Amino acid sequence: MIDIKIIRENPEMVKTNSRNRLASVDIDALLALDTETRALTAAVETARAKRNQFSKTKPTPEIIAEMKALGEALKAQEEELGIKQQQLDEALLSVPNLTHPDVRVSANEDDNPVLSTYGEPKKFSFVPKDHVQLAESLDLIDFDRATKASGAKFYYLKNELALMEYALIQYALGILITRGFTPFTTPDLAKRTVLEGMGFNPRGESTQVYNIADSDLCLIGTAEITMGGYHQDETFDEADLPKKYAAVSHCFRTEAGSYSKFSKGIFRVHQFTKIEMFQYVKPADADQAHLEMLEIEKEIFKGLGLPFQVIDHCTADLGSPSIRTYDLEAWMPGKPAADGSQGAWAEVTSTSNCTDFQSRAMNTKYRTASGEKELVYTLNGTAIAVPRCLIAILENYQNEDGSVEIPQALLPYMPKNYQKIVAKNK
RNA sequence: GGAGAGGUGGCUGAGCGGCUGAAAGCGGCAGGUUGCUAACCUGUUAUAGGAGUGUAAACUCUUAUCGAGGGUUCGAAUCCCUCCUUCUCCGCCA
Repeated sequence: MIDIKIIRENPEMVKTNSRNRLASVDIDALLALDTETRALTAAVETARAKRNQFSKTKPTPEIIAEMKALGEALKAQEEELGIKQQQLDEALLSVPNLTHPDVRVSANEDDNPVLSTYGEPKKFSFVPKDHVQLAESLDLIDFDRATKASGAKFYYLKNELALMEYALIQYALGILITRGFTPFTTPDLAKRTVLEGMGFNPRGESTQVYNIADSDLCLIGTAEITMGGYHQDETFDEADLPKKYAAVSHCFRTEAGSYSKFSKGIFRVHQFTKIEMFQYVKPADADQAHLEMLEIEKEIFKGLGLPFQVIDHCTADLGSPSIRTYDLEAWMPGKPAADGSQGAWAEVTSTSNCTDFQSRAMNTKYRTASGEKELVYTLNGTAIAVPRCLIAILENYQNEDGSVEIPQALLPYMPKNYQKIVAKNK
């Protein structure tokens, strides 16, 4: 969450700088609620001070009677304060982070500047298939039976694709550990309070989050949640930072109302495996750490031989906790473009600088050399989101005869008889 | 899942209705002693919120926090309830 002091001191700045989604947050109402809450707090504290004062002495019967009356009045005020405080907290949670000064201001969420490109969209001497066609002819994904067992937007990976999930994990973790990241596997469920603190909204009709009935748990949409909850209520020594984590988890997303030809196959699914980078850093190091993670993402995709471009999210496309987000968009030869042609850039990674937005709610701090406690900054970035990576590989590495090569970088992690994807004799 | 015992400051650990935001020790920090280190001595050492003074560093007042949330009471770390969690033993299981 954002620091309420920023809103108190610069309400106009927050209103104008906090992106278009702020239209749904009434800053003036929030500030009014804040003022009321503080006034009520003063009243409650005065009453408590009086009570504490008398509690230190041997009470006479008159004082006991007086304190009893005071206590009853106080109880009513405390209840009102509790309600107001909760309303204020909820309002505060819905205020997005500020914006990095270098981010393009735009109301159009497709208006993301392209920062750089690697490789060229691949040219084929034949009409390339999309990943769904390839998976079907090569017996790599079973959608129909997944629908029977689990429902729409689920899938079974089979054969080479099932193995490639683990090859991708091995490949990416190998790169990450040489960059000083500690490998993790994390819980796939987390407490609702952690999701909220990390800036995810687990409630409401538009939520992306699966809630577990009769419990305070949710299925995580990303290991960012579990890695952000990992150091809850902890204080690092300055010398211990940065903390660099590489977390493998399953990710679950409801993807409510996102059916379309642009999300066919395994592009947008309810469950997938992902390796997420997560860093706790000193504020001064955040921009550098952010670029470092972008570089790692580029290294991973270069190593896979996949063409990609880097985009810089404009204000309209930024997520709530992030002040700046870079995406890698890989070239997917089978994906329909907006203009109806075939082949498109599509998001495969995303890295965000969340400043102290998450650490404030998680209460994760560090002690400076001079002994002060300050909030750490948190950053996250996708190393590998398995399904989208598989799409890019299948579609870019396909041959005219319908077979698919496996990227050189993954071959060491693939068993002997699985070094190329060919049609099976079913 | 069953039985029992716990959860107190950076750590160990006392307290078991008011003088306890919390003894004592360790650790940390500052100073003294010392040629240096060690040892010793003195002082200091939780966090968050609110109000106020000040240009500011800072200071003053105040509230909350002894796993979490409720309750009893004029008053709760201390009594009661619920939950979470840790340990030991039993059962079950990948």
